[in-house]
Amino acid sequence: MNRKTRVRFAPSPTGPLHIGGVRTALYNYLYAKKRNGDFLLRIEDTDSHRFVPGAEEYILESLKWCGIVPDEGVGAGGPHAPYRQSERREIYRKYAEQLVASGHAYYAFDSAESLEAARSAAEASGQTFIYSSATRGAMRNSLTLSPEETQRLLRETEDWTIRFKMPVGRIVQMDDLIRGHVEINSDTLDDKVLWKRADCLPTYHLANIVDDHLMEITEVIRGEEWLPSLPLHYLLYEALGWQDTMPRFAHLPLLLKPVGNGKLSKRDGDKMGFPVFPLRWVSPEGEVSRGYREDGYFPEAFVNMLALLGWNPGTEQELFSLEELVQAFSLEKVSKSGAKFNPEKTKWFNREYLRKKSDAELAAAFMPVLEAQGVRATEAFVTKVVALIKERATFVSDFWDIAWYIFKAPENYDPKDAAKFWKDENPDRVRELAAFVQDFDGAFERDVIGPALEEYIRSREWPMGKVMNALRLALTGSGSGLGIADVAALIGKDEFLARVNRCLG
RNA sequence: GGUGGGUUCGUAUAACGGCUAGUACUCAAGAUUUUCAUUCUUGCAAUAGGAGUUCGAUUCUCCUACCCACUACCA
Repeated sequence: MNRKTRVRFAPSPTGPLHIGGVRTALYNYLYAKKRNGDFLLRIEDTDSHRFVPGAEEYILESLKWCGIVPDEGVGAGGPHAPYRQSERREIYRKYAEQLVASGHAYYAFDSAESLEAARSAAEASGQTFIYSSATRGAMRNSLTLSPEETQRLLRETEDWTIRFKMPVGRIVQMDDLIRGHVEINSDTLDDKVLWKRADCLPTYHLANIVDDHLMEITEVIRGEEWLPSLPLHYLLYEALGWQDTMPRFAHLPLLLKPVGNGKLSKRDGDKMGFPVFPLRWVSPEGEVSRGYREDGYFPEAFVNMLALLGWNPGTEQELFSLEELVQAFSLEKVSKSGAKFNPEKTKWFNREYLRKKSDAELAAAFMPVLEAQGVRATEAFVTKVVALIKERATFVSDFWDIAWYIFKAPENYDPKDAAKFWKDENPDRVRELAAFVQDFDGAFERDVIGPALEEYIRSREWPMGKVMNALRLALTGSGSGLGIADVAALIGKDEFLARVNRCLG
């Protein structure tokens, strides 16, 4: 039977979506679209204590910014609604009870204190306590208590749980789309809590299996941190009798910090000056984290960068639109090892995308910046400026620093450059050049005034570089920047003369 | 500690068991340019270590080392 491809991204609304999460969503999306399947968004809010207000909206907005649009799920609706796990409470309880009835799970009444005690006791003798076939016989649960006592506790207390009864001595055989065959002895696994009476919610493990089954998910593509719980999930599908339609699994490599070891964290970004979140985030406590969007990255560049972190197309192509990524993507090309995040390469991507944008589009983005600087300029003029500076920039926000002197006269002159160029006969030469320009009656255009200036300098046998730089200093306040012909054409004859005279005077 | 996963230039990665281990970013040098930037050219730089299988190993097997994840009534 050939099922329609259906994958999901299932984040937990415990804070802003990290770029690792965005990549997971992206790979799911690419996989689904490549196979003409569905991409669903499910919110896994089964931990009432870690819920963070605004996180869900943040997730939705982030995906939207990236162009990763869910076909179904929170924000999109669909035939399997609701897609928020906190709204699916009744569904999970039924399956949890079913597992107890079939002998695959049991009730556990151990208090947090007794579990803590068991852990520290084990620790004292250099061991680690795990709630498993080896220890469950010594704990308070429906396996050790009389049926009457169990029933009484079920009725009269409210902090019990349902735990999975991990089978003894099973070698669980698993297949991962990225890692291949993996096997593990069930004796090393613990009896995970599946359902919590205290808040009438399942834990991740149960909710995940039940929803993936009900929502007819065909492939589960998630982070590598889930690989250790894969055997539990296999066993859960089996216990529920769903092994025939069990999804296939793919565990993605982790995103690592740029230097040193370990998982990429928000601290790394703060420390090294790059965002680890797609969008700016202000926590409920008021703590601000920067985002790629607000830092001036184009979503296409951000997505392109993320796609190539842990996956490669098998060709040397590096620039991909989302549509091209869909066509090129395959899980076979996803690497197994963690990828260290590289902020420099991200900038390179943005530079490439900035160059690909039309001058008009970039000019439109630059207009508000000019306005904020108190500059009045027509969009047509700004478009001409942008055409000259876009290959010198990484972000639109670089434009002002690169070309501010096109829009307003310099108020002071770089001392170092002045010392270097504004000396000897140069001021006199510039004065002579000003007189020449004053009398110049050709068009004040780049290809007219530029060659005219050069020709004059050559005819006087002055050193080209020195004189041009002295002129540049007068015009822009600095010894480096755009070509003099471009500057002259852009600011016009009057402004040209005004600036030079001001510098001379 | 236990279990699982991983390991190619600084980084991301390529190389059905077979050329001199390729590409991109970064960095350096040179060329071009009136400066800067761009562009172009060149360069630096890697198979963690050790056994084994093989005519031949980056690739397969084992051991060691290191890294990561998991080991919650968190996801």
